[in-house]
Amino acid sequence: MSEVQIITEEQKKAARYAKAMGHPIRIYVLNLLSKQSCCYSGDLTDELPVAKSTLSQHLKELKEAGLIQGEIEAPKIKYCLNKDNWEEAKKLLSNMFDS
Amino acid sequence: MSEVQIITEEQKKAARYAKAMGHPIRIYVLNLLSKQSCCYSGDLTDELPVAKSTLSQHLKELKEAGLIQGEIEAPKIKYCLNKDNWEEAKKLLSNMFDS
DNA sequence: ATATTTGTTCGTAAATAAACGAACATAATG
DNA sequence: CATTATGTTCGTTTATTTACGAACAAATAT
Repeated sequence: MSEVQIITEEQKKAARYAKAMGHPIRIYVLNLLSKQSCCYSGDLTDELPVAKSTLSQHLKELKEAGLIQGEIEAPKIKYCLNKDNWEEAKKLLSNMFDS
Repeated sequence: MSEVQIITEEQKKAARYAKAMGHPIRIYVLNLLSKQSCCYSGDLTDELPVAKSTLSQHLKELKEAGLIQGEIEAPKIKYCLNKDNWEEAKKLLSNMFDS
């Protein structure tokens, strides 16, 4: 049962986060949330040139990657960063670049 | 001809780099190159559990994203980071995380 | 009770990504 | 010149991503 792990779990995680960040709209959202603590997806729908269903999918991906979290504030949904995972992503991706 | 640019060029670039980093194999390669200045793709083929054609495609993607560059050292090919773009990626992605 | 607001989910289509082996190219070696 | 070593490209298959509108769900407002 001994498996030589060439690619580490950390590298897989880093790739997972990077992948979630690999679209302009998702970068935009993360960028916003890193500056302003939270936002409503309705605001994003107004600003961004995509259908609300498309935006919803992008937000879902960010959620599934663990980078953001949504909180119901009926009838709206308030989104903010998932701080723990955001920190982890920062650490993992920053590590890529130093040295 | 005036276009309101919601998503900036910088955000597009950041997404482009992140996307290129969005696969474990590509993270592995970048990780290696950030530590050891260069490598030969043959070495990677030996280490990594993918067909050489698959690896070749991943390297091509990293090249097309501008993150690495290859130099012929016949009959091998030596790969290293594209330092300028690597710095740019570092800057753009780091910016995401600070503040 | 109906209508409105706000998002998600579904169904679909088109594009891109991921992987493999076979075939090909190129240059060094025998 | 034939062989070997090293990678890329091609053709193919399968899976994932991206995008849209329509339909649906849930809660608030009229």
